[in-house]
Amino acid sequence: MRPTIGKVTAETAPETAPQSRPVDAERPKRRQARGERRIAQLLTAAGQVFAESGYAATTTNAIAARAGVSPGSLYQYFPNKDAIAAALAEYYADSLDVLLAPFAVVDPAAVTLEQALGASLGPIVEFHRENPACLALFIGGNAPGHVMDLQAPLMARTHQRIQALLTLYAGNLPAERLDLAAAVALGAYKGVLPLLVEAPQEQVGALTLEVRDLLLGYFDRLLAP
Amino acid sequence: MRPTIGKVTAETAPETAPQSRPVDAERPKRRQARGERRIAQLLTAAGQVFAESGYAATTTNAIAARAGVSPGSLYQYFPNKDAIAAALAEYYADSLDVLLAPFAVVDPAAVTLEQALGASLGPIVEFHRENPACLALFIGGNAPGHVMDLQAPLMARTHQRIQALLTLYAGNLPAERLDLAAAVALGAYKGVLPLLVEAPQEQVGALTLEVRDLLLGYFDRLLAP
DNA sequence: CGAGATTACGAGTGATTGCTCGCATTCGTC
DNA sequence: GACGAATGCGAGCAATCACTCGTAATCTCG
Repeated sequence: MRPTIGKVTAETAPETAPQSRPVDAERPKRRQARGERRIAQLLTAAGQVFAESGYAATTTNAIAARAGVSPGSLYQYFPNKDAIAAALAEYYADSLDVLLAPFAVVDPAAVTLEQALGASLGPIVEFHRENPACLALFIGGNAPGHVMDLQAPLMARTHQRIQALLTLYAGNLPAERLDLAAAVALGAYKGVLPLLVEAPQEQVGALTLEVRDLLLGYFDRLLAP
Repeated sequence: MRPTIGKVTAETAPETAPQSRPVDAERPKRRQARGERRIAQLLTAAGQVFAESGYAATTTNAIAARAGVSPGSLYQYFPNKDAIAAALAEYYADSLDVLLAPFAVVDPAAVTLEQALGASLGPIVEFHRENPACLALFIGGNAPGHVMDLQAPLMARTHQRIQALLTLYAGNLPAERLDLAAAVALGAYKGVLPLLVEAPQEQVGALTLEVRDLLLGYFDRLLAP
């Protein structure tokens, strides 16, 4: 169930004419179905090559070749190399934002931390295994500027959610401590992700449980020192 | 107490003539004291630039400029860009190997896990804060081939040491489980390191304690589920 | 000092690569 | 079928960068 990548810059509704400015900014540029398909091809190809070689080492020609397209065609849909990575990153950030949302809405009276973590971790791991370029762009630093513009807020939101979750279960601790704890938990989680992505399929379940235990063990220690 | 970087390829003792082969391989190439100093200058400069920009984005000219040296001089001491990173990586790998050694020789009867971790973590954190390029080269993937040749064995040894430590304290668990646990602990540790390196000085102590708790909490959970 | 080795320089070279441009083809619409 | 717009192509341009080379300064040692 690999997700179809597309809808890069969300320019639908070309009929609702927004002609207040004369020739000012860029017009929406009508696009045929073929073009949308090409964009999806290019983005999946880019994801593969980025995952294999990292951002810096992948050439735009390699992406075009992987997509079975000429370099010129690539530049019809993306203004430059950064924009390709940024389009991918936007998709990744949006997807992760959805997957990480459950953290914020947990009833500590009805659900234990163990249950909350166990339920959330699986889909996130699955997503990263299906989209290895997400790690390559977000975790393996030195991404282009526009990618960082998406990564930084995502990390900040994730941090906030972890801290909110911790506040629910350990509200008595000072906020400063919870802030530190959320940062440490997020760092550990990011450090373990490559393991989960590269592990053989049959180990993923056991590894996910270990990661859950890693976080739970830390949280336990926070609650009862 | 920033360590002086030098002694790249360990070619001392030029007088003990090893002339069994005629003109065969490369001769040791006598080097003046000035040259050794230049090498150290270049390596520290390289460390700074790598830490700022990552391996791929740093140019050899930038390293030379940072060291106050012409590009030509740089290439008198290093055959290519990879060799600079490799020389740094070798120094880092050797240093870390020493810092991580205590993990292997612990008496579980006399020392608790908490004490063992607490004693080891500090120096390691200090080292990474003094040498941020170590993270940039080893953790931020996509390093050149020769760097990976040094990083992979270092990681393997570290994994073994963690597993050995765990075996001392949790010998009853199956080896397969301990293998997984060591991998998870190592991943978490790597994930948290950037936090420790980038944190302001006054937070380092508290953060180090949190990291210790992270690992301890996980190990506690392994021992008493 | 003088000979040879080492160090230093920095403009230049060759290869790579992000990106463009002119033109051919296909699509949507009448 | 016809017309404009969108799509597609790939050789080639311009800039970057790892690396070289001829030459000059500096060191070592007799």
